[in-house]
Amino acid sequence: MPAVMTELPKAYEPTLVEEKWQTRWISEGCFHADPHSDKPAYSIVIPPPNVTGVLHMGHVLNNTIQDILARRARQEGKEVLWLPGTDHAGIATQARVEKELAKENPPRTRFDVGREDFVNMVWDWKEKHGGIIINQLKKLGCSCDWERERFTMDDVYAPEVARVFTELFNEGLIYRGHRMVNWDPVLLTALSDEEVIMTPSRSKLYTIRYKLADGSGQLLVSTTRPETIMADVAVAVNPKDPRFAHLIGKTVIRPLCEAEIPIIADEHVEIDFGTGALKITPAHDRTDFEVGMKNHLEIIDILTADGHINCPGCPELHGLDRFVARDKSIELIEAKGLLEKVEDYENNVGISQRSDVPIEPRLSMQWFLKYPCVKEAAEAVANGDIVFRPAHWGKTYAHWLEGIQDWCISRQLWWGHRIPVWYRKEKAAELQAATKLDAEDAAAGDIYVGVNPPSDPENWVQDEDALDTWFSSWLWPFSTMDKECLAKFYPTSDLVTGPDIIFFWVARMIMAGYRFAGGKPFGNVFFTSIVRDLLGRKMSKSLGNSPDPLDLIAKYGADGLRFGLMRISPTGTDVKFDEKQIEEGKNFANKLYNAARFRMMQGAASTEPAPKFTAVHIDILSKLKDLHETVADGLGKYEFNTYTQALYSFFWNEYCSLFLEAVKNDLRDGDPAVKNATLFTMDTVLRHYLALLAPIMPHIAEELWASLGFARDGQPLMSTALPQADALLSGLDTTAISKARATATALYDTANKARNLKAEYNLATNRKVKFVLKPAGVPVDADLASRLALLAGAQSAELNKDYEAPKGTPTALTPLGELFLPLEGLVDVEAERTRITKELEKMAKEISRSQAKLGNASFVDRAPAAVVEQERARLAEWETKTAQLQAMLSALA
RNA sequence: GCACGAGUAGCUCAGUGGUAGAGCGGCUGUCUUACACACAGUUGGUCAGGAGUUCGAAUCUCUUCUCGUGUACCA
Repeated sequence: MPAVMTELPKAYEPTLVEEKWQTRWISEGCFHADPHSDKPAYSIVIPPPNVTGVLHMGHVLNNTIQDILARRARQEGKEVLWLPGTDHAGIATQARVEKELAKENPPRTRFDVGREDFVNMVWDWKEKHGGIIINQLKKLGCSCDWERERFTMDDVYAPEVARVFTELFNEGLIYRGHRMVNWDPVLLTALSDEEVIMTPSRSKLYTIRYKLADGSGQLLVSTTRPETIMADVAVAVNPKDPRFAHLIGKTVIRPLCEAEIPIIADEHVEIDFGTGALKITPAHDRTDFEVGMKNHLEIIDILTADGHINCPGCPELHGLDRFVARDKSIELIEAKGLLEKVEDYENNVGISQRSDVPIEPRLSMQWFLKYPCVKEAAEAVANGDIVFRPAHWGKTYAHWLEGIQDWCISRQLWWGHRIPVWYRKEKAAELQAATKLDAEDAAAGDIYVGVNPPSDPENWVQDEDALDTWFSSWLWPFSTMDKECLAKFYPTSDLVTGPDIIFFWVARMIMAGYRFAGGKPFGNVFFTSIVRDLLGRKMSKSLGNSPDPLDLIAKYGADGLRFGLMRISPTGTDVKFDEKQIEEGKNFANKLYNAARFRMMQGAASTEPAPKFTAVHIDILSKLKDLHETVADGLGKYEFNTYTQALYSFFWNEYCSLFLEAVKNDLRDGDPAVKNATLFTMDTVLRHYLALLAPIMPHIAEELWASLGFARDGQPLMSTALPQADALLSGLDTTAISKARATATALYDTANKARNLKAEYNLATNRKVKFVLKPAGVPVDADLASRLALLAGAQSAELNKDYEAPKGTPTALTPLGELFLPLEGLVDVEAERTRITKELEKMAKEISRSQAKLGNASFVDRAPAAVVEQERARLAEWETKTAQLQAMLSALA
């Protein structure tokens, strides 16, 4: 027994192996992209994770896919750039540091610290803790060019953002305006429409009596927001509503903070909804604002920025939180006898994606962008210049572009790209109060917009706001690259990301690409599934259903995690994450390791004597050739689970369960020429297979590649080209190959039937029985017969064309002929009779089904001949089997 | 409301007109000298329901139901 065998542990231990290769790949520069290379380019930019982020399952899925694509492209001889980096994530990062401040004793806010110092604190935090996710990606094995790691606020990137802002401003696409925006009363900033999630909520619909000022009656008005009544400036009814026509022009008494307000007519009011009368509160509702503008109504704002009531005219409510005030206002109204009724009601409430609280529609001064290149962006996807996978996301994308609204890009934050706009000091107050500012106003020289501050900064004040994080991310595919890189690698080849950021990021990058980089930013977009728990819920920290990928890596290895996840990752629908599946990934790695270990125990292959290949050798090599094709095809179509499944079933089923089991005896004794063929075949399969596997399980593939001695001149598998499938079986014609495959298939099928026979008679797997085969059909030689015995766990499979079986000998019809299992009289006659009877019933059923089908004239006439032929063959088989069973039954009697 | 997905074995998923599949789980055996993270056998399905097209439907059409996602909104 060779020494290696005792040295190698029986189970694969991924941890050390994975670390070793990660270090080596990086130190040898395997991931580094050379923009001067002659090779064709392949590039991906990573969706930059938040700098505050920690790795979650979504990242694992996403980055595993990118790594597969990148590694495969390298094997195919491409120069690969996978560009990594992180996003400054304005709100999340600022909130993170503010949380630290709040924990201090005494607690502080960012306002206590001051803008400049606070921003420095965030930078410090970023330097200290910001790289976590990058290290986690390295642990997953991601083959990013780490020398090119970028950050959306680094020295090169930041000026690009300002440059883009300036350009768009000068073009008139960016303007500052006093408008209704989504206001987050906790984070104290405006948000874009995309950052607001409309959520069905259980609330109450209050119906309130508004008395007519002339005392002639009352008007019933329903609302879900009684706390804003003090800001009502009118009550509106539909002009076509006959019930209220006579009231238009009259006035009602506002029930809180009492005042006379008019009854107006506006078509916006639905006649059928509620009472048909709607309170108009322009300061606190988007559509009310529009109605107010149309009708020249006053705007009364009674909410503070942080969502408290600001209405000294109503001292009972003044200063209360908006939700406390809601209940309180109803109490007050009820006390006045003005409450008609309260109903349970379900409506949609806009929730801030970041702080998880209801947003407030709020009138404020913000910066907006009219999107550039909308038409180009829409056409690129519509005409297939950019390919979306799955394709149906194209519809969602197109729909969003059709109804696109101006993008609110200013945030009341300190962490981020500060808006590169300065106001002349003496005019600052006046300019800030203007209802609209744009390129035309800049012409007067009171506004300065530019990448660098004005040359006389003492005469200017800079805008206080920062830009939406996505206003920098949308430049990611090109602002991360220098000139050389752009020339070689832009546009990028693939983008892999979640569909949840199709508007936030993907759509905007496409527009930015056309506007600023001269063309599309990528050729393909692959939208991954969303990883959910087994109950179908999104993974989230609060639910505690989100496993830590690092724990999973520690438990199952990065390769196991990658493989397990890809194996259950369907295309186009969500993945339900099951840790059991990751365990399968680990088990598979163990299987690979042991198969390689088995090979290592056998010593080197030799060419003396010349290898003698049998059907099973040719069969597996031919299947290996097919695997090359399936892999290329699957990856070409971005069908990652096809790729993974093909790898899995080839190795476990075809190579281990069938081939290895059929050739084990070759390695022990017997014909040295056959032994050489077997060793050669094992080496060939392993060498090709490891290369095909490397994109998804890079560490173990690399490790086994090295320990099996496949590395030439110490070259890692990483920097080795994909072995050519054409070289396999090049000396054989297709007839010989298909003949060998048919023989091998017949052998394996026969082995199955032999094992079934044993199992039926309750003979243990390892019971060394003797089979007798009466050859027919596929030719059988002694070599094949001995492989059959080996596979069936038998002592022998005797070939005897004149065999006369004793009565009642169990038999099976196999592709190699009739197979007998002589039992030496150990059979239980009664049990055997029952078994055969059952079997006969099954046959009868099949036969009648088949006969009915063949008796159907339209089937025989109209179905393809091959199908009919197949059905006839089946029927013949059933009939033969029935005859045999009947013979056996009568033999028993 | 509209749009788009999905519904196949106990679980996770393949399967785009020709006898319903895999892995896991369950149950039986087996520590057979690569692997018990394994091996062998076996048990599981009116393919969500209904109608239609077809010689033939998980697959194509229509419809209903359930779940998910996006989007628009009426207080």
